[in-house]
Amino acid sequence: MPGINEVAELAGVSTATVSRALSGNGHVSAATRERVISAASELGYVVSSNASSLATGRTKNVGVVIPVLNQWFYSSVLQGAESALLANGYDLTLYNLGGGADERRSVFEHFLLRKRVDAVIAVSLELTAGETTRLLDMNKPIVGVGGPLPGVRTLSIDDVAIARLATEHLLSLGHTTIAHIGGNKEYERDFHLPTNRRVGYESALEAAGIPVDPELFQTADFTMRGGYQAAKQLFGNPRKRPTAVFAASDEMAIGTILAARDLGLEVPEDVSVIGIDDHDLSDFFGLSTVAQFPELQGRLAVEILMDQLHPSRRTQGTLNTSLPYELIVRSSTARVSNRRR
Amino acid sequence: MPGINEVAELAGVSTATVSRALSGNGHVSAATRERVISAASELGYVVSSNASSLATGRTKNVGVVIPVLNQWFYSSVLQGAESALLANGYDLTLYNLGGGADERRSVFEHFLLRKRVDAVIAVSLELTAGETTRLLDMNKPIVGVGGPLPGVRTLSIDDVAIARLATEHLLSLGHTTIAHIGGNKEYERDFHLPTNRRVGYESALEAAGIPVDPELFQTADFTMRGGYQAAKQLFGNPRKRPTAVFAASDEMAIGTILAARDLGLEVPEDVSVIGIDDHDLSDFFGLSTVAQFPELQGRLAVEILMDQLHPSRRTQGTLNTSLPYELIVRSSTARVSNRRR
DNA sequence: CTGAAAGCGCTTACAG
DNA sequence: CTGAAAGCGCTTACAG
Repeated sequence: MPGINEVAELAGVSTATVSRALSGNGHVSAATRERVISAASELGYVVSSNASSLATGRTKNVGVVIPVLNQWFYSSVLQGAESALLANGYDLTLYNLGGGADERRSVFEHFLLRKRVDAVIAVSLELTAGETTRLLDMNKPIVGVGGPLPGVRTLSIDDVAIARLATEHLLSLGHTTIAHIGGNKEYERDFHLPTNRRVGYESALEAAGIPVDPELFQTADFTMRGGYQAAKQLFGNPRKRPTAVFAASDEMAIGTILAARDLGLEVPEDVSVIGIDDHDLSDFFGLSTVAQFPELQGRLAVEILMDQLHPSRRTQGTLNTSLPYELIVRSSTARVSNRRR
Repeated sequence: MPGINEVAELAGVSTATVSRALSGNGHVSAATRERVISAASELGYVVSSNASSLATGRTKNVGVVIPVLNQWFYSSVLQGAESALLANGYDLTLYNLGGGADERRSVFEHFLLRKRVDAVIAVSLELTAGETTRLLDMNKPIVGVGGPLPGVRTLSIDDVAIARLATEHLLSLGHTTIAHIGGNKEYERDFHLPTNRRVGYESALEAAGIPVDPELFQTADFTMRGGYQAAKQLFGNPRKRPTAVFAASDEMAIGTILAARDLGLEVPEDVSVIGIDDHDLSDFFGLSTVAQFPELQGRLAVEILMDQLHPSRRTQGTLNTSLPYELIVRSSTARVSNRRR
C-alpha cells in the first residue's frame, strides 16, 4: 500500500502539495496537480481515511440508527439514506438498535461516540435528553426521522392528517360504517403512531357527524396476519358489519382484503379497504392507500444533515420538517353499494 | 471531549498505562486499572477510533457490500450480519452496490480501499479477479455470500439440491404434471441461480422418469406479481394444466396461490404449490417451501471473518461452506387428488 | 508493572 | 504556488 510519501516522491513535490492537489483544498498549479494525480493513480494510491480523519476531525461517515432492518418501511428509509450519502461522498455506518436499553447504551458509548461519525440519523428512535445533549455537545448534527425530538432537527409525518385523509376518502364514497384497525400499544413508543392514526380516524368521523363506535375498532401488530385476524373479528360481527375498513398500515390492509375474500365478501363491492404506506405489495393487491415515501424520508434526512455539515450551503430551515403524503386510489375502495342491506 | 491525556493526569499515570488498562493489552496492576477505569468513566472518556486505528492498523469495522436493501432476503442477511458484528464489537459500514460498474468502481476505489474496513462481506456480488486480488493484497479478509468466488472463502447454498428437494416433495405426493416458475435471465448474474434451480427441478423429474415439458415452464422476476402472471399462464393452458407448481421463490409461489384462487382453483385440493425461501409471509399463506436461512447466512459470514481476523481462534475450514436448507411442509401441498381428471 | 518516546499517515497554519 | 514542520490522539516496542 503506497503512502502519501511515495506519491510525493514520484511526483517530485512535498507531501503537503500532494495532499492539496488530491483534496482540492488550497491552491496548486495545474501542472503540478496533473503530475500528482498521475503519480497517485500510477501507484494506486488512496488516502487513509483514518489518518485524514485524525488530522481534520472529519470522518465523512454518518451513523444511521434504525430499529429493524427487514421491514419494508425501515429498509426503504435506509436505502434512501444510503444512496444519498453515497452521492455526497459519505459512508454509512449502520447501527441496528432493536433491543433493550443495554444494547442501546452500548452502541452509544462504544460506537457512536468514538468519533467515528460526523453525524447521526436516528430513525424512529426516541433519544433521551442525555443522549441528545451528548451528541450535540460533541458538535455532531443529528436528524431524527419519525417524530419530534427535543432540540433536534427532525422529519416527521402528520399521522393525524394522514389518517383523517384516508377516512375522509371512505366517507366521501358514502360509507358510514367504517371500522379501524389500529396498532398495538407495543408500537406506541414510535411517537404514538397508533394513537395519532386513531385520532385522525375519529376526528374525521366526528366532523362528519358520525359517532365513534368501539365495536368498529380492533388493534393488531402491523403485519398481514395481524390485519387478517382483526378483520375477521370485524367482519364476523353479526350485528354491525362495516362497509369499509381503514387499516393503519398497508400490510394490515392486505390482510383485511384476504380476510374478506375468505369470508366470501368481495372487495370493493361488499367492503372497501384502505391502508397507509404504499407498500411494495399494495399495487399488486389493488390497495387504495395514503402513500408515505420512506426512501424520500431517508434522502431528506441526508440533505438536512449535509446542510448542517456544510454550513456554507446552509439553507437554514425550521427545526421540524413535515413529510409529504399522498392519497392513492386503487381498486379496493368504491362507493358504498346497494348490495348491502 | 476529554482525551487520553486528561484521563492519564486524573489517574496519575502515563498515557501508555491508560491505553493498556483500557484496552486490556499488556499488563497493568489491578489497582492501577481501577484508577484508570474510574478516571475514564468520570470524564466520560471514549477512545478515538481514528487515532486507535491509525496506530494499530485495525479499524474494528467491516464493510458489507449488498445489491439491494429492501428485499426480504438481503435485508435478512444484513440483519444477521449486523447483530453478529455488533456482538463481536465491530461496526458495519454499508455499501449498497446495486447499480452499474461505475458506481461499483467508485465504491471500491474511494471507500473500501481507504483502509476504512478490516474485512469485507460481499453478498451476491461477483467480484472481478482484479478486485479480489486487490483486497487480498491489502490483507483484508473477504467472505462471499451467495456463490463461489475464486480464491475467496464463500458461503453458498446448493441451489440444485434445494430445487430437487422441492420437486421430489411434489413427486412423492403423486404429482406428475409439475410446472416450474423460474427466474429471469436478469437474475442469472447471481451465480446462475435461476438455471441451477431449473436444473434441480429437471433432474428430479428425470430421475422419476418424467420427461421435462417446456409447456410447464415459465419465468418471472421473483416478485409476487410476476409469479401471479406466470401462474395464470400455466393454469390457463387448456390442454395441460399442472397439478403442482414449484416456484423458485416464495414470493412467486404466493403469487401462484393467489392466481389459483382467482381462477377458482383450490390449493392444495386442485393444485399444490411449493416455493423456496421461507419468506416472512409464507407461514401466513400456508406455503410449503424449502427454507434457506438468510439471517443465519449473515451470521455465519461474520463468524468466518472473525476466524480470519483473529487467527488465534482460527478453525481453518474449507474455502467454501455449504449453507443449510430445510423442507417445510405446510398446507399448500397435498397428495394429487382424485378430483382431477 | 510502568514510562518516555517514536510512529501511525495524513492536513494545515505559517513562511516564503 | 509550494515546502518544512507541528499536530491530530492513540499504541507499542524498548527500557527499566
